[in-house]
Amino acid sequence: MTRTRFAPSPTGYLHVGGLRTALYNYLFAKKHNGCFLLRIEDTDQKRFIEGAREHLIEMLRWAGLEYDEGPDIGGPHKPYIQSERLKLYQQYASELLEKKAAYRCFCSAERLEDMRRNQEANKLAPMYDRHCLYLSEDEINQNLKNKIPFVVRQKIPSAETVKFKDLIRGNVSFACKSLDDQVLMKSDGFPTYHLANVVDDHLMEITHVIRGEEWLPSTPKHILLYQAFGWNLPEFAHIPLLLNKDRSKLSKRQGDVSVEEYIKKNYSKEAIINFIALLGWNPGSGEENEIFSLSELCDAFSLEKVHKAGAIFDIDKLDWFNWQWRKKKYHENLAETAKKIDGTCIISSPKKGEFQYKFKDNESEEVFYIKRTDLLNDMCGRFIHEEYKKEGGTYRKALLTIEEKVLKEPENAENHLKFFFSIKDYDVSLLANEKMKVDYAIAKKSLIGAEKYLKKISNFNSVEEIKSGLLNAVTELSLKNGQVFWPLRAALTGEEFSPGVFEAAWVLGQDECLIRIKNALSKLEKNM
RNA sequence: GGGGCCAUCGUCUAGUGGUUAGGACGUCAGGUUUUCAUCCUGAUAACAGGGGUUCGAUUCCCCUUGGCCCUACCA
Repeated sequence: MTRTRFAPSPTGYLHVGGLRTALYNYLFAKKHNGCFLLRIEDTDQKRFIEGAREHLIEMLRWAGLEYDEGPDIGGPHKPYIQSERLKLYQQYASELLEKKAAYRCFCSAERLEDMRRNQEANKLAPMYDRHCLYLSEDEINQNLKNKIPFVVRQKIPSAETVKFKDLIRGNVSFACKSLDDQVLMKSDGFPTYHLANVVDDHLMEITHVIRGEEWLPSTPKHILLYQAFGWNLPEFAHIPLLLNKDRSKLSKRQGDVSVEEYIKKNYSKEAIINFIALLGWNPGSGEENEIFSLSELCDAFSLEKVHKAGAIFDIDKLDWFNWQWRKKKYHENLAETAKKIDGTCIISSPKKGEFQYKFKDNESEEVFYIKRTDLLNDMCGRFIHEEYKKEGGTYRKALLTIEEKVLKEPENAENHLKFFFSIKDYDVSLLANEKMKVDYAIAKKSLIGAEKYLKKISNFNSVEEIKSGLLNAVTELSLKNGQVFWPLRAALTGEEFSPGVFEAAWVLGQDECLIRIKNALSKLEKNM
């Protein structure tokens, strides 16, 4: 039975690198019909943070990485929180002491500091000098009697090499003489990572230890511990690190590292999971498709395909994944909505107007379009649609009734519609656009032409009428569509990205449109 | 200083003792009888360097260089 674990220390936030480690453990366990468990490694009292454990659990749940055993759900090896297992570690530390695989060290912090300073000055590797290994029985007893605080150190056997096979890196070996006598039990009675981790992995019957590469150098120490206890070794797999743009270990300094930050920024769990899964791993098919759901990842995952080199966390690609998943979900939403109204959802051909959707109601043959702009936030699109479907509904009414709702929605929903409520003091350069071939002169000409036609429109409740009026303006001015619509849309919304110009005009109403155009023209005046 | 790990386009990566070294993101250039993000088409760009082994090496070996990790009574 395959058993893996995610063993984070509660630091107050879940690092995206940690999430990926959890994901790989989860995928590997699920792939082999095994168990995935969560264990909290809170052996550092100094770093206790209120609520950190709950937060960690919340994040894992959010990501959909359900564990089979863990602190809040229990299991056959509970408790799953190390601070509640202290007796166990003390017991195993005594066993090591008895077996002479460990020894008490009474050295003070000052002595250790001096020792290291000397070693550094002499260009030696900073390592414990084994001062307390050679203490006599009497000296030890005397120290214990005098209540001198001590730690328990691992006794690394000399003149040996530790060799092991890492599932990702192959054969790895370390000379024992390069290994320090690691502290196993701190003077406060808490174990260090090394002891607690080995003891728990054994007791919890972990078969595969999948963890970050930063643990590779301490793996020989862990193996020595397993051997001292006479326990079977688990398999080890050290996965590559996530890196900043400059190739240093992914850190807070250079952008967001906590999963919570990405949630706040509206990244979906599907996008994040998909993205980090492919950072250091891929199915090896060489295909175009890179979109995988969690269950698809479970099927495809294998440790052999994990890369050895670290991977840069590239936000651009995350954005792309986020978009792909939003689109996918939106399509599903539409299909569902269509079913509800007893109709069908037709997504037009990719060649032209990819994101123009038609809802065909079987009864009335009513057809309407959801603009690609609405895709920018599916919540918004859905609200508008629902309101529109109500009897006597109009787009404008729909927008008005959702005002309150929308403002409570995530950031980009608000961004998308805020132009309606007020226009910001945009820079005049927004009215021009090089790619659209619009300079200030053309912008002015277009706005005057558009103004003229908008005044003429009698029924401003019809988006069709606004549209045909503006198209007439384009013809009369003998400009390209974009040359008229870009400055007009900019003038009406004050935004670089916004809903389409006809919808914007429609929603704003005739009077407001004319006011905003006047405002834009005066901005242009000042600049010519 | 010591130990370890690693090295294919700018980024994530596929791949092989003989390939036009493939895909994705990005970037750039076009396209779209409703403008911007979207979409389509195309372009761009890589085997770190030096030695071997070999008929032949990006692939196997060694060295160099570079990057990273560890070197705490943190994990």
